[in-house]
Formats: sequence, C-alpha cells, structure tokens
Amino acid sequence: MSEKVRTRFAPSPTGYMHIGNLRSALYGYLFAMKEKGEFILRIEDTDQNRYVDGATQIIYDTLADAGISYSEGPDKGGPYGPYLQSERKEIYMEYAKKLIEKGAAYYCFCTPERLASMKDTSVADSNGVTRYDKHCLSLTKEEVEANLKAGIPFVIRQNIPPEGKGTYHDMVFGDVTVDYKDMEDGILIKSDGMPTYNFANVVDDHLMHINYVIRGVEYLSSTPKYNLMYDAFGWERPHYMHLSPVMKDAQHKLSKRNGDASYQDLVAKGYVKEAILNYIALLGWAPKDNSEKMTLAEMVEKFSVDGLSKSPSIYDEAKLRWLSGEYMKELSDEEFKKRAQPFFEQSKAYGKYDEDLLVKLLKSRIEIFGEIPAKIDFLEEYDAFDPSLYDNKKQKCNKEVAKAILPKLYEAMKGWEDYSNAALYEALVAFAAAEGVKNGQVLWCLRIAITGASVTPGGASEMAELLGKQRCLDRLQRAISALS
RNA sequence: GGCCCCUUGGUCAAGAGGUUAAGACAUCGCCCUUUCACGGCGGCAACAUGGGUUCAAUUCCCGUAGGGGUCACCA
Repeated sequence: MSEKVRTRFAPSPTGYMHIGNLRSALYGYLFAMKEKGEFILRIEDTDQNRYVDGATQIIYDTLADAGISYSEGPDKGGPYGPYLQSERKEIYMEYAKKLIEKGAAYYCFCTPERLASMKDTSVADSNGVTRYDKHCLSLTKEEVEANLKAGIPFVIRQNIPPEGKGTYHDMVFGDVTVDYKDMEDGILIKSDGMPTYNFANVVDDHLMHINYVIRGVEYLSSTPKYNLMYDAFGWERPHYMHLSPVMKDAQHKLSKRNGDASYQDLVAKGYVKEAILNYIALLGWAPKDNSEKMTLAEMVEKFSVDGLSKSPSIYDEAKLRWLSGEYMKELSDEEFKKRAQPFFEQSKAYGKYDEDLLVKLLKSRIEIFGEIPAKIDFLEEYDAFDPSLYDNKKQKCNKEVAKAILPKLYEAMKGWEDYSNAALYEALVAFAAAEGVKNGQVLWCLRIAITGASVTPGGASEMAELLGKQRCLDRLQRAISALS
C-alpha cells in the first residue's frame, strides 16, 4: 500500500449508537491507525425523516469517550469538508448531472402512481420482483428539458447496464460477483434534491479521498452498483472491507429498537469502558496471537484484516462482564473511586462509611460498577434477619452456636479499642482460641450478626472495621436479643 | 422467492490437507480461604449434512440443510 490509507466512519444520526456501530468505527480506526493513515468522520444525514435530534452529538461523545479519534469531521473540520452530507446538497446535484451527461444516469419523471402500479404482480418478473422499467430512459433531451422547465418533480436514477456482471474483491469476503440484471435503476437524487446513500456515498468517498471503504455486509451485494459509478466518472475504485453483523441471537441483529445494549447503556450499567471497547473488538476479530485483553494501542498494533471473521457474531454479555471485571481489578484506587462515585451515590448507605476502605474491598469483588449499591446497602439497612443465616455447615455454625458465642463476644469486643482489620482479626482469633471454638465459628457468626447479610464485600473483621466500633456493638446487641 | 454471503463446543474463536482440533467466557468439580470474591488446578463440551478430489479431508470442489443480507425517493 503505497498510497496513504484514508478510511471513514459514516453513521447516520438516527438515534443511539449501538455496539455494532461502534465496532464498525473501531475497525475503521484500527485499520487506519495500523496503516498509519487517516480516520475520518462523516455524518450521513440525507434523510430528514429519520433524523433524530441530538443523535449527532451522541456520535461525537461516544467516539470521544471510547478514545476513537478522527482527524477530520464535522466538529473538527478538514480539507475536504463539509463533513455533514446535508451541507453538500449542491455538490451531489452537480455530480449527478455529470453522470447524466455520461449516460450513466437519467432524469425520471414517473409519478408515484405509475411506480405503484408497477408493483402490480402483472408486471413482476418470474421471481415476483418488480424493478423500475427504465421508462424515462427513452425520453429525448427535449422532452426532459420541457419537463424540467414545466417544474415537474423528478428524481435522477442510475442507468444500470441490462446485461453483464460486476465483480470486485472484498478484503474479507474475497471475490464477489453480482449480475446487473438483478439490480434496479436505483434513485441517486431524490425529488427533494437530496441524494440517496447510494450516491452520496460514492461522491463523498471520492471527494474525500477515501480509498478504503469499511462498512457493514448489507452493502456487499450492492457494491457493484457503486463501482459502476466510479467507473463512469473515471474515478479509481476504493478497496472494500465489509463487516459481518453483531447478533443478539442466532437470528436477530442487535438493535436499539429492542432495547439492546448501546454503548451508553453499558456505561450507565457500570461496565468499565475500556472493557466495552475491548470486547466489541473481539466480536468478529481475533488477533494473530489470540490475545484477549488489549488496550486500544495494542489493538492497533495487532490489527489485521485476515483476523476478521465472515460470519455473524453473537453478543455475549457474560463475557463482556468478565472482561470488565478484569479491567476493574487493574484500576488504581483513585480511578476506581472516581468512576464508582455515581454508583456509590445510588446506595442508601452513601456517605456513611469509609470510602477508601470500601474501594479496596470492592475492587476485586465486582465486575461492573452497577453492583455497588446492592453490595453496600447493608451498611445502612440493618433489619431483623432470618436466623437461618447463621447456618453454615462448613464453618460448623448455626443459630445455637451464635447464641452461645455472641454474648461473650459482645463483652469482649466492648473492651477492644483498635478496630482496624488486622487488629480485629488477631483479637478475634485469640478470642476463638480462648473459648475453644473454631475461628470460622466466631468469624461467621460475627459477620452475619453485624451485617445481617449472607453475602458481604469482605469477611467479619473487614466488615467490623467498616462499621466501626459503635455500630458494631449496637448491631451485635440487636442480634443477640433477636436470638433469645 | 431471485440474487449475494456465511456455517468449528452453549458463546467468542485458533487451525487452512496428515493436530491428542488450541485458547477464552459460561458451566461443573476440587484446592486456597473469615462469607463472597480473587487466585490455582481439573472436568464436560465442537468441525451442519451428503457426495466427490486425494494415500489422507474440519481444511479443496459440488449439492443439500440451516442462518444472515438484499431486492425503498433508509442508510
């Protein structure tokens, strides 16, 4: 590759950014960076009907948050702008006219009624498919001029050859061939003067010097149409890399419509964002050395097209969760604290504990930040609990054991001053030895007694430290009276 | 339905003619252990199918089945 690689991410602002979208952006970015090229953002907002307010901002924010940077884009500028298709309307018309001059496109004045009537099965081909019949192709120059002058609404259609085949080489799928007779004379310029994707894409990619087109497989079989235009213009065809989709299950693509995870949903649930990006990179791609946990920079370094898979990949949140946990453990205490903040705030216990201590306990125990509230609510909520919580076969513990141990332990603990984990642990073990019971019996009973929870983010001494002496003794007392 | 494309364990996936068919997640079991985790060790589990080609096919070719995409004045 002697020419400088220029690739682009070209989303349409129709809502939230889902995992599949982000992944396309990621792959484009990885490829461009790997090849020391440029990655560009272009917003495809030619369909006003589908435009969703704020969607463009979500695209900027998501890419920025994920660390996928582009050198040119609507919000960054660049030498080939504007990068917002709606601002390029005149350009498309100008090029569409060039295509008409070359005979590769033509004006079409057919009414919606006529078009609708063609859908009638009486004119369908043997496969039951109706295609535009090239009716307006036969219009003379004079007729076209007259219609134009009369202000009759028109569209511009691509003139697909009636015969022949289009073949091209896809970087992941290999050679792809499609018969021209299976293609329709698609609309290039809509009656509102806006281009369709089919056309804007070709014009913009060329004008923006995009030489590697990376996009979803849904364009795999329509690509020959685009090549026809490149050829007609006398432009060099770009290289194509089509990406298989991310699925929700074996037969459904991931979609926002079904409430499937978007990047921001996952962040809101508390997944570590680096893990999200890392995981989606792995959905459909595997590096040569089979690494799994990688930073963005490592992904760039390891990226190669032959590691892309051709078949769809099913999104598995369980694995994402695991990866998030891996990243979680590596977060520094400060970073963890910072990112966990909003989740601490969701807990009823917020502000009523030593946060630094909790950070250490929680870090290796959660995979996503969203687990935090449920994990620490016991710090604030302490209600009567089922004494069966004391039952633990392995620790040889049960309600009766608790009844015997707890009052003595309460008396002992009243005298202890150092409520740090280490000192408590030492004292508790000594207590167990003095009483002639197993460590586990004391520790288990105590933990249950002061937390009222079967699962806590640490053991008895850690929970006692977290609660502090006073709360510890209060709860112990309540637990004892509940037992009698 | 026509056309294009895809098919390795439950999931993500290595392997590209000869392998005991990797690894990861999930799952199960054991160890560690003050619960839960973490960590360590181990188990279960796959080449959709039928024909070829070949000394040898998971790997190459053809068919079948299954799945995805496409057939819009949406991208």
